[in-house]
Amino acid sequence: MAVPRLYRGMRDFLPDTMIAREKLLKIIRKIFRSWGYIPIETPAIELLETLLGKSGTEADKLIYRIEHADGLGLRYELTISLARFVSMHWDSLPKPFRRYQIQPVWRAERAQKQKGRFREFIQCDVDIIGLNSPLTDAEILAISMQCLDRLGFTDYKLLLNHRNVLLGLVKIAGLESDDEASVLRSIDKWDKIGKDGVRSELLKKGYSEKNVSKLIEFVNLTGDNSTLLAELDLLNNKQIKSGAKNLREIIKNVNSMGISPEKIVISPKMARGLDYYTGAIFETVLPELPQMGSLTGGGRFDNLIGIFLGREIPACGTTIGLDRILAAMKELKLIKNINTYTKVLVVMFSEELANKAVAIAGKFREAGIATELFIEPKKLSKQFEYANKMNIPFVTLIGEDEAKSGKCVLKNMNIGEQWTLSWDDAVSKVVKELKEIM
RNA sequence: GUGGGUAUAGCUCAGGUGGAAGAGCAUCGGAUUGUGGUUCCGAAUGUCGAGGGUUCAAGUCCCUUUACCCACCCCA
Repeated sequence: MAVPRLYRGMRDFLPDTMIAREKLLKIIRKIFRSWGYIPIETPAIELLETLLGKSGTEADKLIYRIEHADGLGLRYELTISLARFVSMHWDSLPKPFRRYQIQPVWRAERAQKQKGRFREFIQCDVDIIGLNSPLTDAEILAISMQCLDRLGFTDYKLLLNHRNVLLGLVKIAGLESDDEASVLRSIDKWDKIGKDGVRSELLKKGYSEKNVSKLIEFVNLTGDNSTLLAELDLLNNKQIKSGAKNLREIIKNVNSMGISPEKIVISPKMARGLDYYTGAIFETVLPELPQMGSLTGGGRFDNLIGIFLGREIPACGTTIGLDRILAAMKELKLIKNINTYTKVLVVMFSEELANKAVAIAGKFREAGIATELFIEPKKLSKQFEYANKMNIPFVTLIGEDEAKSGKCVLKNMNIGEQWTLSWDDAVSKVVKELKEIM
């Protein structure tokens, strides 16, 4: 006998989890569409040369390589595939191109599964290709926040920063080097390892005490968004100023889109790992669950598509991390436990009356009501118990009496009341009561 | 990959100093042969993660191994 096992980091989804997942997806997809985004899909398998495109060694370790002579791997995110896709289909795509893409990605995490970390998970990406106005970035931010709002999160923060601000700060601190990404990564850990942790890490990387202190001082600027931006301006560096100006405009635009920007926190410490970002960068986090990592993350990447197309196309987008959101919602108990879509259970009274049960089930379905037939003529208590356990709101039953009179019994399981009705009346009563519940 | 922790029933976990495997929940049956949630009664369930060692005796001590959890790294 084979022992049933799962490869670590992979998950089975039980029905109650899948129902919650589908519900989240529906909400997210609806929001994407409401902003005019249209769907695409790309294959799970890409050529390694595509996957390694720009990010090189960093991504290298995350890729599941497929043992195949053609040099293949599983995608570990969707953006690189988008860049390839846009380059190949540029002439047939609308401009600007607003696309959403909801698909799984795979990451060969060295670590085993941890809270909110998986080796296979779904990303919901929205990106706008071909525009560089700050309105574009603002739109992506607004969509991210709208998704979290509608999903029921109240205490998240959207951390916002700008590549130019970061790079400028690094430069005026005198830390310029060929590995600024490594400096940025150290800064990014601030919230986890603290100021002193960042300091010692940077010192270990060989930067001078004086410069490290200077950088930490810059990055540690605090205050509300407008004073922070003003302080950045005071540093009087062209690069930093341009970044700050961009951020100011983005926030203003988010506000005018009807999304309150109070959850936006400009954070000079937030860096993000992927090094293809060129402008604004952002991610959302939950202060209540600091170990969960970010729920969404994105930014502007104006020269990623260029590595495939040969000329630069501005682009901006974000990922909504469906699986991490689900994990966070479970942790915060924001998920209602639903284990079926069924609204009506049709009781099987006896073999002789099976045809009646089958027929009335069909009636309910015709009216668009999810209806389940019990099939086995078990004891009525068992059948009602099943409806109760599955949280099915209505049970209908046709016994000998009802069969004679051409009626049925309809029971509302939530309030415990039941009525003897004609079939049509039963159907319309369920329709009406379901509307009231929704 | 590195460091730490855990592994006992389907689930959550008890089982000082070694001495005949337990509880709660869930499951199944019944009280109630045309009606669920509460209650009451009853039943079934374990290679105590795997392999080896110490011992008269190991769930308990030692070694090895595997899986999971936490942290680092990186990220959604």
